[in-house]
Amino acid sequence: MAVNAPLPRRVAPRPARLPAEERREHFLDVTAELIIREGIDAVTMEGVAAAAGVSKGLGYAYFANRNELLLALLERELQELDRRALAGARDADSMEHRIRAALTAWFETVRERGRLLGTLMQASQLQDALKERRSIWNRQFEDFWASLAERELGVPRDKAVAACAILLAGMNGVLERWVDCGDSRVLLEEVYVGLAIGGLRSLSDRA
Amino acid sequence: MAVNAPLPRRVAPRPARLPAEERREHFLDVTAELIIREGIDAVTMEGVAAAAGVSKGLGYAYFANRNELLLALLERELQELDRRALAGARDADSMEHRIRAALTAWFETVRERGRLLGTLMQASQLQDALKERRSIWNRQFEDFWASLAERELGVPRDKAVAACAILLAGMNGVLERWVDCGDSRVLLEEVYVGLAIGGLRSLSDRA
Amino acid sequence: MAVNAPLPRRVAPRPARLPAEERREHFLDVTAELIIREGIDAVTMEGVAAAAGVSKGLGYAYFANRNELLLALLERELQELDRRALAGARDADSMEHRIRAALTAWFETVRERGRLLGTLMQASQLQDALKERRSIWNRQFEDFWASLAERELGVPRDKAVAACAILLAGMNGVLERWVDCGDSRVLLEEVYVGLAIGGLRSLSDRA
Amino acid sequence: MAVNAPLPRRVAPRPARLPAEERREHFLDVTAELIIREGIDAVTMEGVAAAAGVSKGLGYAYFANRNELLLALLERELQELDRRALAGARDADSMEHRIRAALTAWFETVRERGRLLGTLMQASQLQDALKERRSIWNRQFEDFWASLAERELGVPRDKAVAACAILLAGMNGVLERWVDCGDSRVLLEEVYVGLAIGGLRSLSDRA
DNA sequence: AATGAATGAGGGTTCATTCAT
DNA sequence: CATGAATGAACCCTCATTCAT
Repeated sequence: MAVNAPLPRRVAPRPARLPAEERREHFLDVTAELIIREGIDAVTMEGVAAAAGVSKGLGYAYFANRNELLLALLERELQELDRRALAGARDADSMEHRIRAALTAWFETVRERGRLLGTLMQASQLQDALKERRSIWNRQFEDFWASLAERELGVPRDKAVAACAILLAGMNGVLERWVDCGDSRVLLEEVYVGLAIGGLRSLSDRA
Repeated sequence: MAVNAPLPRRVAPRPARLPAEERREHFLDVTAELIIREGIDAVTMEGVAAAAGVSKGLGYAYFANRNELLLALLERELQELDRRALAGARDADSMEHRIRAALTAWFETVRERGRLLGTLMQASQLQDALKERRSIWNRQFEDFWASLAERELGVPRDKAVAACAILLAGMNGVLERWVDCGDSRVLLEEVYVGLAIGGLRSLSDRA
Repeated sequence: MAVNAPLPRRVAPRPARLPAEERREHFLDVTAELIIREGIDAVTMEGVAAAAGVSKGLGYAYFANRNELLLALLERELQELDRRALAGARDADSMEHRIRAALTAWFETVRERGRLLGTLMQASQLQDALKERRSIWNRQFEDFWASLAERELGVPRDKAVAACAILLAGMNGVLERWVDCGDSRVLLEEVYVGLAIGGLRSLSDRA
Repeated sequence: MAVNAPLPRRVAPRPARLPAEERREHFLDVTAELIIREGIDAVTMEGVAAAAGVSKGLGYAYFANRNELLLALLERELQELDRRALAGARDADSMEHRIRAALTAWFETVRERGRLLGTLMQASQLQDALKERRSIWNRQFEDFWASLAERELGVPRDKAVAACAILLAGMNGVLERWVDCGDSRVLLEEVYVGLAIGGLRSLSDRA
């Protein structure tokens, strides 16, 4: 799948004058890298600048403050994840295949970015703007999948939304078993899809 | 259930000179309150002392540092949750009732403590001791429920463990829908139990 | 020599009610022990109390403050050193023997107490009272030995005083070579006495 | 001697925004001043910043912590002393003249810097890196002068080393008599040189 | 577009010292 | 004679942020 074209890792410092948009992207790359390698606490404006090979103050030319930087990164990563998940889901022809495709997109993202998104989504220190953005994405996610569940499996709307919220949160469990406990991806995919399909079916109105 | 007798919470500044054990509890109470109201980042030794109405240094007489404080709190809360959940699960006679009982204990805990436990269990940027404690609890949880799922529903061990991890993480979805979106507790309980039972059944070996 | 009767080391905690004088001495013992083992920074009122096996505040019943405690200890140790050195010097019959006797007393003291006295004499953090006490002792020392040098070797008073100050300070060099570099005591004694006698002689008026 | 060209000292608060190297030097100057006036315990990162007329945190841009600051200062002062002492000793043609030259360099240094070096070299409660640096310098000093004593006066190596250690430590006695008791520089020089030469001679193998 | 010196708030930690019991 | 809870000053250190160049 073209969906999974890997992003370049291990971002190199890029001093020298750069066009604005490029510099901005570079900052985001460096920040992502930093979060993946050392966690979100390592993201200090100075640390990012150093890793980017530029001077301390430059970050503020592109991001109003640290939160904006993290927010911009979250935005970019969420969009990328959406792009992949939707691309995968679009081509699938059944609920199960859609879930599987989304899961695949998500596994690939984690494989490339590690806990990046998970870390950003859970970060407590991020202020309201970020929490809200996160919320919105969650609601959209729930909405999208709930509609599918409703249409394809006959799960009543309200239940479907709640179930999707639970399954979305459940992804963290998958991540933990995968990354921390070394469970196999195949097993986890199997279980997650089984849980989702089996669970949603049992919530269905249909006979 | 006597299980749910609410704990007394007193977080207002207390008069000076408490016996050690009481002061320690008071610190934990204040910390819990702080987490609930302002999030885990608001937990600083200084902030806690201020909220407790005592001087900056006193906290160090009871907890070596912020991490020990959080660890002590996590410990206390987990024990309380375990106590309740196990008490409830003991009397139940089917998998569904067990899950329902545990869920009830957990709803009650959340009703009293709000996001406290959720916050503690999800927070990134905690130090190793805390993460480990959290991990241990997760593994125990998974182990306990996986055994049940295996015995009662015939889910193969490895799948059961992964499923429980997913369902455990899924609790955060419930929490979010309950607290942030105002979904009804009855609906959420219904959906969670349905998802769990239906999902686990579909992972079962039995016909 | 009775001069060298060893003091008991490794002071035991002594809780329980103690007569004032005994408790005071015990505090000094514990403080000395602490300095020897962990350096003067380890002497905190709390640390001393803990090592003495009593409660935090008790020290203040015997010493007005931390400085008084250290001052009292210095006093006691200086007196003990004087007692030994003078006892040895009194029986000697020549300048060389006197120096040797004093040196022996000093070596013995160091062997028992390690850097205790050296540490106390050099401690910078001790306020004026202590510095003055130290100064007085130094002046007395110089005076005593200068008189001897004057009488026995014919060194003019002013030169003798300066020379004794230099030789007194030089003891730190001996200590350092002994403790840090492992030079033999015999060698050091040899050299110190040679330096002192040879040096003083060359300052003498007598042909 | 050009050796003794006094270093410019400027410790008054400086206007903001210095080039890095200058600010660093300024910090060292201020620290030196502080040690001379109030002793080494007055050297806190905060205190130095205040005395330098800059903000609390700036020191950390130049020195990792208090110890690095003191280490850097010690380094600077030792190098300056070495430079002077060696320059003086190089031109001398006898042991006595060499000692006298080194002594002169040292007197000049003390005249300009007061107890600065003495304080740095004697202070207990310094951290390991500093103690080690001090030790190394002491060993080099002993080595250098012991070699001279061996070659020129025929003092056996081991004795020469010990004697030099004693004489080095003895410098503090000179310092004390000079600064605290007001002894004349001429007298002290006389006595020190006499003690050194006379003492070393008496340790010599030669007849 | 970029640098890098400087600020200052905020939080961590230790201890001498006080004092009610 | 003895306890031990509590205070508060003094340091330590990090970083987001500003701003002159």
